[in-house]
Amino acid sequence: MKENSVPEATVARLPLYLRSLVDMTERAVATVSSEQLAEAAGVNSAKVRKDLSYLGSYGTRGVGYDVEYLIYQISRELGLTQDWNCMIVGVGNLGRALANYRGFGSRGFRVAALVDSDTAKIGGRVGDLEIEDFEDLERIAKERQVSIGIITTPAAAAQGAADRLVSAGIHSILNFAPALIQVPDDVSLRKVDLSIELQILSFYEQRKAAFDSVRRARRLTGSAARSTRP
Amino acid sequence: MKENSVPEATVARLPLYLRSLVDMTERAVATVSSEQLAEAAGVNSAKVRKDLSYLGSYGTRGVGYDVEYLIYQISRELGLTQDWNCMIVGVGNLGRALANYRGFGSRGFRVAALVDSDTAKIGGRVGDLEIEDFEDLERIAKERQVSIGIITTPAAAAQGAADRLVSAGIHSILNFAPALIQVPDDVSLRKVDLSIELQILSFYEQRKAAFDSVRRARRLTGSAARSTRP
DNA sequence: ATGGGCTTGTGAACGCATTCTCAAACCCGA
DNA sequence: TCGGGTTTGAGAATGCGTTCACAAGCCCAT
Repeated sequence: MKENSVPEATVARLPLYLRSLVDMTERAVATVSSEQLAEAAGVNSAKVRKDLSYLGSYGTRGVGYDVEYLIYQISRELGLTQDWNCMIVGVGNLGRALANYRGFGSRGFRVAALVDSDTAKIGGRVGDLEIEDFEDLERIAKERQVSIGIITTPAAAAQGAADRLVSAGIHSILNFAPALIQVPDDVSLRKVDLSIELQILSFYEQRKAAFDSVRRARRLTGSAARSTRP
Repeated sequence: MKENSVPEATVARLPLYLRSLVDMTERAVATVSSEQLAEAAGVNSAKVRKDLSYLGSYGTRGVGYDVEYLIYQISRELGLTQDWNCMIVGVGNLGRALANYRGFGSRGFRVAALVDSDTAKIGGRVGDLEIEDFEDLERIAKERQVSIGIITTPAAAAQGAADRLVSAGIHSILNFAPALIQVPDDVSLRKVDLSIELQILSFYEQRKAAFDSVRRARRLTGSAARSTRP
């Protein structure tokens, strides 16, 4: 029943549930139904129940789920009962912003290293971290037990950064550079791409604009248009 | 055949194709097959053909697609033949990084305004833009014809920011704040959530670690384990 | 002009994820 | 202890997206 293979789509929602549940403990809520959790996380209740059922049977029929216990189970499933060290590769605007991001550590993630290949930047500081040489990436990753690499380089440098992270034994990478990068099968790669998100919004925005202009045209020629369909 | 409704999944991939195609023109490639484009975009060729077929029949059998023409068609479909003005709400580390982001404008997006509710920040500059008062959001949005709102506030302020953007007549929002926000049905909302991405990576990272330790254990107790199954 | 070699476009099959539905299980009050 | 009200957990149905497979169509060499 339990055991292997939580669907990807479910994994992607677990952090949402977790966040909602943490909010609830802060409001001293002890128990939550799938209906309530669904509302808080912005999904529907059947999905919540199915998702949680992949982790096990942690609810109580007629009652709901114990908030604390569910937080623990989801955290465990997501591997958040331990801390993870991250390395940021590429200290531009975005890399700097991420390095300063509070609430990064809130859920067990710690920026343990910043590297860049620009000699003008190496040796500089961001917060209480020093910017180190990209060439020392492997050594640094090993010393600090980095397990997650975050790429915030320009697009052209992204593949090189990924290659070095992989050769340093890292197999979880989050790529912010607007470029497709290739990694071996055993490496998890996720990407966040601002310009793609904007282009998707643009698509729907344009569609709305087109629809609106049709409506405007209809309103103007309303009677004529209607008269063509008696 | 053509007409309405390009599937969401396809819309999300069009920007990828577009990027690959633009790379190709820079390398003076005139024609591309679905196979080549698939390789460049990191998907498979059947998907490319199906996706492109939603836009129309722009390929030539036995030959492939004309790169320039395809760029034009995809750009048109995505609404990138016009410029879009964006407003960044919340000028913290991330907001500042986005405001400075070059290549933002590369594909027709322009940061037209920065607003924040912190009086200490208002009046300050980021690049050649002034930080303005959040309270003036509606007026600014109208004056500058902003159509996309980018929320980079703390989580607690995100819903308020969204509400104001909506009331300013904006119906495309990109949310970077780690919070669920509610918008009316006619508003497109996309979210980018760093901590969720990290938690997803953590899940798979943990799974790998668990698997590795099983392998290690097997190696140690290999013969004994095997002997239990004769 | 014809045939061979490619590549597109698309119907059909498949698979994964979501949603529906309801029996099983729990709590609580009488 | 029993019955009513509530909620989970999971089988079944549905829907969406991906992949397969191949006919249709194009180019080029002969």
